[in-house]
Amino acid sequence: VPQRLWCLSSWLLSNAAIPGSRLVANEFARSGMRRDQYAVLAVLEEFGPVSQATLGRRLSIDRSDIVAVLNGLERDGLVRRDPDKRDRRRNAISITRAGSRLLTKLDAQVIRAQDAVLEPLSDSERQELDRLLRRLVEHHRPGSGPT
Amino acid sequence: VPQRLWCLSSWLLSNAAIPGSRLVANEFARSGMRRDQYAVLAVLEEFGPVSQATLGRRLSIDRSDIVAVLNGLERDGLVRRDPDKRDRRRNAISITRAGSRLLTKLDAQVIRAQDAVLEPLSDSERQELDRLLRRLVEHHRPGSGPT
DNA sequence: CGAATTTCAGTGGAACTGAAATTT
DNA sequence: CAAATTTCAGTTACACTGAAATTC
Repeated sequence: VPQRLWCLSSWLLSNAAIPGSRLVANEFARSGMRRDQYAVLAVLEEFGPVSQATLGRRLSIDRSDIVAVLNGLERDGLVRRDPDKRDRRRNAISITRAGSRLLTKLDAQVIRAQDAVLEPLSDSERQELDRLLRRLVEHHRPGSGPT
Repeated sequence: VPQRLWCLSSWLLSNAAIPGSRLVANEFARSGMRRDQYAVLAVLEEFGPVSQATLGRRLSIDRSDIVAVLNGLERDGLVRRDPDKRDRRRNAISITRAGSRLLTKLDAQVIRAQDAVLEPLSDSERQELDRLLRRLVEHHRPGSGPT
């Protein structure tokens, strides 16, 4: 790796993210799932029924791609699309029992991948890394904190 | 952002990397360049003439894609392909004067993007972040340190 | 012969765009 | 009428595969 790239935080960030993405993707693949599907289930579990547009905004996923993801999840009975009575343009998307169960199962696999990613760091270093990364994410995507 | 994702380092890493990649890409676009082209020029400047396969290995770029990148750079007179006398399977790729000059100009733009990415962090925090990220990159890609 | 290098042709998934239909 | 939501059709950039030709 040339000095020029090795000194670039943006390069370091990308290259630190890649192995983690792969590990997580592999874990999900063992259950036939993908990251975006897991993310959608996570939003639905925590924030109750929401519209597709809100889903996309929360996860920075394009409106078109949300449609495709939901088609798959709906076909597998993991989410439901109901008409929103208060605004008939919207669908009220909610997670099903089966969706919640699968989400819980996926959590365990995610934790495993997580540990593999952070293996070279101590507990306090992991906390510090998380803190710094959250600051960056929040700064570049206002209103992206938890809850 | 749901708690589940917000607590995932791999998610944080990806999402912290994205705005940086965009900023850097935009800076490069102003000179009609892309990240991979900059990376190739950086390797050539620092490590002198190397084969295409070595280039690809250093940057984790596929053999096929290196061909395309070099075609563009060669057309613009930024790199040269010479036959390697010691191993006639290889091309000896080297950076030209024009390539070096452009690289220096790009460096300034990269620094600017870099500052925008790390804006919310203090100097010591930036150093700490770099240290942690390097540990992760090195661990997941053995032999990827500087020099 | 097996292995490495360069090259091309093509595949598959991911991010994104544009436009239509509906409703606010 | 302007704006928002869902949907579909299509495009573009990108990582990767497979195979051929050459050389070690």
